[in-house]
Amino acid sequence: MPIHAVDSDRLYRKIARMLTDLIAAGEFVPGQRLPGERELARQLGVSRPSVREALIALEVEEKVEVRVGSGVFVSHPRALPATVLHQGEGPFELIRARWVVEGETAAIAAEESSAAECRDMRDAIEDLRRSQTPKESEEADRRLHVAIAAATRNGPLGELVQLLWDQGRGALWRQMEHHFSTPALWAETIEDHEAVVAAIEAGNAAQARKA
Amino acid sequence: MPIHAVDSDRLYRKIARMLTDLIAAGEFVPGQRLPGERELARQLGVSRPSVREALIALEVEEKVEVRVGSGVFVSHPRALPATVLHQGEGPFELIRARWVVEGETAAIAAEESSAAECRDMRDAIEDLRRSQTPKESEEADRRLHVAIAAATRNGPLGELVQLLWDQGRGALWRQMEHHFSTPALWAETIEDHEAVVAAIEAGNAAQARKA
DNA sequence: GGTGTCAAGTGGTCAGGCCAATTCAGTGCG
DNA sequence: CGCACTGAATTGGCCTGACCACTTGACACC
Repeated sequence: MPIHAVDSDRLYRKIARMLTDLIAAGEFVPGQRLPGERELARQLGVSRPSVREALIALEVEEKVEVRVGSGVFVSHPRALPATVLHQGEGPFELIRARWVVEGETAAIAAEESSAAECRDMRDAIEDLRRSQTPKESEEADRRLHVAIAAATRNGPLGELVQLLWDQGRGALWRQMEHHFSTPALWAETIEDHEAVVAAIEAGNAAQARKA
Repeated sequence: MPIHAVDSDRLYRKIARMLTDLIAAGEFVPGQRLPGERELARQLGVSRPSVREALIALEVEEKVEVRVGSGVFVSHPRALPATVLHQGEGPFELIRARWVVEGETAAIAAEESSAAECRDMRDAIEDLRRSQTPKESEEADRRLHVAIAAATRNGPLGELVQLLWDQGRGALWRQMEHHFSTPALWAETIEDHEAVVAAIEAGNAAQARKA
């Protein structure tokens, strides 16, 4: 005789679920701005703090993006969960792991890639070079790596690269980025990326792995 | 890309980060109760709503558990999710992905492994050879791969191998296993595994990768 | 036409309050 | 003595109302 599943769910969860349903149903599309916190609170008959809590929950789940002074927007869906692996003893192990996987990925890509896929890589590099804000360059960088992974024609492998890419991004990582983001290093990074793409285009697997 | 001087991080993120750091540092152990919302707000010099938002963020990340009327408690860390990657076009892509990652893993293990870790691998192989039921051999096989990954001294890489190992296991996979599990093939598999371990023990990275 | 300015709108944060659930010490009963 | 009950203290859940900082876009100005 199970006690009636009372309404023990907290309010913010209900609101969050309703909003995710609305998004999933296409009521709000990615990139669209949804009603303001005050308006949502009014429509749902709840207080603004509750709406805020729901939005924060959705933000943590990367389902929406909150821009101060502007509004909250539906994020563009990202296939994989943001955080899965533990952080180990700092970001270095993660970097090493990425190095291993992406080296091999580049080698396979060199053998499998088509012209269209190489064009995607080139586009990403162009965007990377043109990027002005950290957000832009990060996005372009990610696109490059995903493009390379896509060229392997191996779904799981591509997702793996995305997964590793989206890991870190923690406090230590940000801090490191601060220290290491000098113009010279950035230029070098872009050079390296270009070398990889060039090797892939040439079909030189060994070279691609090394780069 | 210089400009991020300003401190645009929202308050709840700072609080959440501080709490996760405290938990990671062992200041709070799993199962332990944290100070109440009011107390936290007082100690941190912020308002209670901000603390609440931080706690909700942590709750969504499953780092803490909130029990009404009782308090908020540090969660017991959860295992890796069982299923993350999509299956692609059948198990073959997955196998290829594993092949890539584990080859490189074995190579690193060859350079890094200690005697104790080699002993773990040997034990796993022994169990594998002695195993009678499919369940036993699967378990031993998994232990072998995890032991190899552990020898890389790279936390994320080890978790990656486990993640890939625990993927498939779907209907197609089982069916394949049926077709391919002849005594001869099994013996060959064990031989291969032994060759890998032997190469790792010998510190021969190239040989380990190939095997 | 380009540019600086300002007001409206939006999220961020705070203070203080009341309610409901939980806990536990204290009490009364068997 | 042991057990169930009770009620106050504590804790999280939710609300109201307010003020601040930022973004944006219209509008006057050069």
